[in-house]
Amino acid sequence: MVLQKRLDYACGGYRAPAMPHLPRSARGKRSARKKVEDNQTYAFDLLATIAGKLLSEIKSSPSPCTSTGTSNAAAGRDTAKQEQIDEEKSSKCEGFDRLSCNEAVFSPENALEKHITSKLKETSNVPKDTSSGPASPFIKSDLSDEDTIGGESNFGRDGSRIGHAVGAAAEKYIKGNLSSGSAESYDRKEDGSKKLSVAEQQVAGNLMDKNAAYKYSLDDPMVMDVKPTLVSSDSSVEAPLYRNNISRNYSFPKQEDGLDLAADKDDDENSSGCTHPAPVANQTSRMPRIGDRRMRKLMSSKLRKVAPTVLRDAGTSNYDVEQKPALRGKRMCYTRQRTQRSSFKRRKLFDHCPLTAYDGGIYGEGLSKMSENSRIKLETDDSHATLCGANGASSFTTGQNCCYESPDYHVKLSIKSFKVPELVIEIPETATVGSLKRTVLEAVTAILGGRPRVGVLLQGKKVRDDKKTLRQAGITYGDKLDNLSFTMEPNPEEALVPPPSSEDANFLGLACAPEPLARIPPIAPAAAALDRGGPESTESVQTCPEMDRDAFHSPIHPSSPEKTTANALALVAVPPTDVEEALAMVPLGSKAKRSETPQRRVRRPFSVAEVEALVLAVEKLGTGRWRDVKIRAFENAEHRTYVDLKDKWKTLVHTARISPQQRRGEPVPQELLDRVLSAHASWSQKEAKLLR
DNA sequence: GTTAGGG
DNA sequence: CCCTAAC
Repeated sequence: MVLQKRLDYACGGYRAPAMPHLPRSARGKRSARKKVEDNQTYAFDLLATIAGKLLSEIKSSPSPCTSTGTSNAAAGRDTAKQEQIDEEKSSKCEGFDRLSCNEAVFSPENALEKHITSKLKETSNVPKDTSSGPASPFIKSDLSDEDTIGGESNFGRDGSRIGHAVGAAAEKYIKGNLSSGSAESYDRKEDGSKKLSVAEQQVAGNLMDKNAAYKYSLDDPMVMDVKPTLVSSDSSVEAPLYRNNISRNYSFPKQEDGLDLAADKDDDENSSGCTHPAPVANQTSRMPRIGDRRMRKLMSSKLRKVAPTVLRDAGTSNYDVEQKPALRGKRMCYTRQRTQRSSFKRRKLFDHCPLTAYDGGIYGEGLSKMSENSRIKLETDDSHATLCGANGASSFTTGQNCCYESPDYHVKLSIKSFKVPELVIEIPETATVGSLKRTVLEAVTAILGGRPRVGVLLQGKKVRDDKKTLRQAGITYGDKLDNLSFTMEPNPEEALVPPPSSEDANFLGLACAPEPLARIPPIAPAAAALDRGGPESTESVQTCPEMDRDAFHSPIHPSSPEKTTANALALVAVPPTDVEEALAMVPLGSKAKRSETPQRRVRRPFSVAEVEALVLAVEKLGTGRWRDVKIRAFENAEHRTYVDLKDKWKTLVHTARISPQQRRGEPVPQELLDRVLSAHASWSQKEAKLLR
C-alpha cells in the first residue's frame, strides 16, 4: 500500500480511483479496553499533579510548630488572642472567660471549597449525560452539524447549571453549611480513619486533658465554628486538607501525625516524589497539545507513584481530573472517587441537620456531642462575662464552662452564615468545567486558605477594635443582634500582597493570559483579592470597603431555644448575584497559567460547495484516503484537515440516512446526499471485496 | 503523519 | 470538532 501511495503521488496525486485499500478497520475498536486504564492514568496524573502542588505548598509553608505558640504565631495578628491560647494551655481554668477567638484557628476553607467542589462536580456531570444522549441514533451521527451547536449549547447549559450549582452550594451553606462539616466528621468515623481523630484527641490532649480541650473549644467561638470545617473534608480527600489547615493554621504538634497518617493511609512509599508535580503540572498545562500529551505520558510514570499519597491533599483533586477535556465523558473509576461520592451523599444527608454541624470538631467525638450546645461565646466586657451565643444556650457550655462566666448579660448569637469575600471569577467560555471548578476552588482556597480571620460587622460596620468589649462595641444583651454579622476574611498578616486590582497581573493577567478569548470584566475589583493566594489576599480584602459590604452577611438571629437546630452556624459563600457572574472572574491560575484548554477551533460548517467537492473527491478516491481527498479537493482550504473531511463524510453519510426533518444546519441537496450514500456503499463494497 | 472511530 | 489508538 505504501508503495502504491507513493506511486500515486508520483503521478500527480491521481490514482486509480478503484484501487481500494485494505481498511484498517481490521484493528477493530480499541477504545473501550484501554480507556479505563488510560483514564485512570490521567486521573492519577492529574491528581498527582495537583496533589503534588498542594503538598509542596504545605511543605513550603512554615513547618508545623510543636506547640500552641506556633499557632499563635500563625494568628500573629492578634496578640491578645495568642496569649489567650497560651493561657488556656498553661492553666486549665484560666482565660476561659476571655474572648479566645483565635482567628488562626478559623479555617473554613476546607468546608467551603469542599462544598463548592462537590457541588460543582455534582452538577457538572449532569449536563454531560444530557448532551451525551442523542435522542435517536440518527441524530447522533449528525453530530458534525448539530453536535457542535449542540455541544456549545450544552456547554452553555453546563455553565448555567454550574452557576446554579454554586448557588445551590451557597444556599446549602447558608442553610446548613456546618452540617457538611458534621457530615464529614461522620464520614471520617465511618471510614474508620480514626487516625485523624486520634491526632485530634492528642491535640486536645496537648491543650490539657479532655475537659480542657473541651473548654478550649467551647471557649473559643471560632474554634467551634471551625471544627466542622476542619473535619469537613471527605475521608479520603479531607485528610490532607485537614492536616493542611491544621499544620498551616494551627500548627498543632499533631498535625504531623495526621499528615503522616494520611499519607500512609493510601500508600506511604510514594510520599517522595510529591514535590515535582506542581511545577510539572504547570508546564504541562502550558504545553501545546502534543507536547502536553507527551508530557503527561512521561509524567505519568513518576506521578502515578506519587498520586495516591497526595490524593487526599487535593481536595481539589477531582477538579483537576475533570478539567482535562480528554476526560470528557470518561471519568475516573477508581475507588477513591467512589468513596468521595459516597461521602458526599452522606454529607448531603446531614445538610439538613444543622445540629451536627458543630459536631465533629477537631477534638473528635467528645466534642461532637457538646457541639450542639456550644455556640458562640462572646466576651461582653471586662467583667469576663461569657456570652453563650448558642440558641438556647447549651447546658454543657453553661454547666462546664460557664462556671466562670456570669450568667448575666449573655449575648446569644446564632450565626447562620459567615460572609466570605465576594468570589468573582473570570473564565473563558472555552475553559473546561474542570478548570472552572479548579478555579473556584482556588479562589476559595485563596480567600480562606490561609488563616482566615473573622470580622464582626455591627449594623454593617466593621468592628475593628478587638479590644473593645462587646458592650463597648454595641453588642449587648438583647440588643442590635439583628445587625450583627460575621465575616470570614483572609488574614492580613499573612499576605502582604498589594491590594487586588483588576490590573493585577498576578491574577488577571496571568490567569487568562493564554486565553485569547475575551474575558468578562471582573465584577468587583475587590474580588480580585480572592484570586490571590490565600494569605496574600488578606490585606486587600481587609482594605477593601466593599468587602464588608459585598460579603455575604450572616445576620445573627437572636436565637430562640427551639431554633437552635435551625440556626446552626453556617459558613456560607453566597455569590452576590448570579453564580455565573460571580465566577466570572477568578483567574484560571493565579499562579500558574492554567486554563490551558487549547482553544477549540471555531466551527466552520461545510458549505454545500464544499460538500460537493468532498463528494466528488470521495467518489473518485474512495473513503479511507482522506489525505488524498484533502489534497485533491481542499488543497487550499487550510482550515479543512483530512480529519475534518473524514468527519464530514461520516456525518454526511449519517445525514443522508436520516429523515430530512432530523437534519440540521444548512440543508444539503438531496442529490448530494444520494451521491454520498451511493459512493459510501460503493466503496464499502469494494473494501469488503478486498478483504475477502 | 495517516486513518478509523468514539466522543 | 476533539482525542486516540493503531498504523
